[in-house]
Amino acid sequence: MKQTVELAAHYYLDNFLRLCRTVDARYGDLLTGDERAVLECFHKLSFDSQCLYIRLISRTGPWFRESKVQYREIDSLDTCIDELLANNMAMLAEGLDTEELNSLFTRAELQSAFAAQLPKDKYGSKAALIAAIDTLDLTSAALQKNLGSSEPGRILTPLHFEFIELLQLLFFGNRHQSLTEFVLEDIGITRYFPYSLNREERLFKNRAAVDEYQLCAAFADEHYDALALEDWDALPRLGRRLAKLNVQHGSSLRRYHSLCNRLARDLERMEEFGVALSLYRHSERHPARERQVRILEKRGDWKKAKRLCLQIIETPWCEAEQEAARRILPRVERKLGGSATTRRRDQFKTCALSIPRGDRSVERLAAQSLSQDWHTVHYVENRLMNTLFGLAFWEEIFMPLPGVFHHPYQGGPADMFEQGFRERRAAAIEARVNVLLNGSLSVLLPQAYRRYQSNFCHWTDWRHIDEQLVRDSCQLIPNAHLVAIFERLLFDPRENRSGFPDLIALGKQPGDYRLIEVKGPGDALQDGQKRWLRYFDRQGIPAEVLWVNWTDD
DNA sequence: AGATTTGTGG
DNA sequence: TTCACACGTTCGT
DNA sequence: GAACGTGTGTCTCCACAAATCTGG
Ligand SMILES: [Mn+2]
Ligand SMILES: [Mn+2]
Repeated sequence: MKQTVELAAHYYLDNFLRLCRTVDARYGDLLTGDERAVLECFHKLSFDSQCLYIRLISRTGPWFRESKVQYREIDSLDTCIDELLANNMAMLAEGLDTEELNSLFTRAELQSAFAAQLPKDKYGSKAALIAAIDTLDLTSAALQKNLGSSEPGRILTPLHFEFIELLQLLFFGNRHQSLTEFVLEDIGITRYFPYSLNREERLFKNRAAVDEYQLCAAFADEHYDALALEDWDALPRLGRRLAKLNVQHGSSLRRYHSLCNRLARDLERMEEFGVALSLYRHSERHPARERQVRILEKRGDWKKAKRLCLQIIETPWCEAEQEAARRILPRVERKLGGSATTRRRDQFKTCALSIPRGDRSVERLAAQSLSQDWHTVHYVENRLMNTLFGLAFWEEIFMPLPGVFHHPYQGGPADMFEQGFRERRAAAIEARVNVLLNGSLSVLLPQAYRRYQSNFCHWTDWRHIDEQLVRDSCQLIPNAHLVAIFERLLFDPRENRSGFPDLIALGKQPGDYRLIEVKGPGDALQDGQKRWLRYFDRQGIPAEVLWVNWTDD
């Protein structure tokens, strides 16, 4: 992409200093004495050394070769490294293990460094060469010494990496955003809606909340690493430790519950049902209770399974959960000697289509075939309705309620997908729904499209949904239908943002449209798709399932 | 040698 | 370092 | 039909270079 904005040569340091100022103002009181000392030490460094430190911190290390560290804006690298070392902001390597060798040196360098011990041209890949070096069983000092001729400079790592991570965590409130957000916005790659920040309410109430978040994050990393290494034995142990945690701060509960669910699911596959159950019991996030029922059923614990089913049906966390319980309950009751209950089957409007196989997806082939009967057919899945929803409720989504906007780089409020999103904005949403019902969506939504275009929002997809499609959809879909769809999205934004049909077919007159879910041979409706189809049925929204088979079979 | 993956920086 | 979807297999009714 | 596992495209950017892999 062509560069349109000129950034200062040390833009990254400016960004980091901005982050520091913000965090210090908001959370300065939560930092420990040691952490404040590191910050102070950093600020006392020379300008160029500060630049170097931030450059290193933002690259993938942890180790760096001096010869691979070169920046136009940093004059005397040698002096800067000395300064970092002297101030305990970096340290030199004293020996390297084979894995570190792997990421520091090229295959060719390693080959020639170990030419004396290992035959040349014998290893088909770098991984094989590394494995061979590992079997030499050299000390880490010896390993580093061997590479001395490949690297004339020093090998160093920046220190206090965890503290820098802490600063970013305090700024963003999560681990997946970082300093790159700043530059992406600065050069115009991403744009965020200028909602007003309400910094009265802090995400982390106290230091304990921060520590708890980081503890959960460490567990998540352990889980991830164990899966990557296929270290199955580690999972039950990890599960038992995780179940002992007493997580209580709102800022980490959601992540804790998700982690419990993910790990417990893995433990189920290993038939570690006891640990899995205890993790699910700690989780307040779907599908924790559903999974508990399934484990109880698998164990033949019919009575407990039935009791939990009834509890779910009575007070469900979401529709999917209630549906699962209704599906399982008759099975369990039959085992308990109960009566056979018949469940009514879904009767969706269906349609069949025979077309030849092609080089594109079944959805695109079906769309092409249908375009003979319709003015236009679009393959949109969730994108269209989600975009329309975002446009319709933009101002309500970005309402500056306390504690929902922590920094300027959010695509929606913190509680967007939490229970109570609608309740907390009840009056505003109510008023907006009335405006939409009584106004013309085909005017309002294209207007909104132009006004908010390219601002990042969890709902809108500016790339795939253009203004014309928004206009056409709103002209052909009756207001009442769209508002009915919006109501359901408002009811449970998390659960209902998916499951929309693949295609929308548009005619030429208002009301002349259809939502079409394409199903190829062997495919079946998913639960979320069924829920939307049932709702469309109740609301009189035209939708159908198109079963495709290949003519050449 | 060409294709693919990874790291980097703005 | 996910999420939503399609696709393939197995099992029980 | 129900439940489960797995593969795929896509992640809030894109250009460029270096390193590595691949297959002949
Ligand atoms: Mn689909
Ligand atoms: Mn489909």
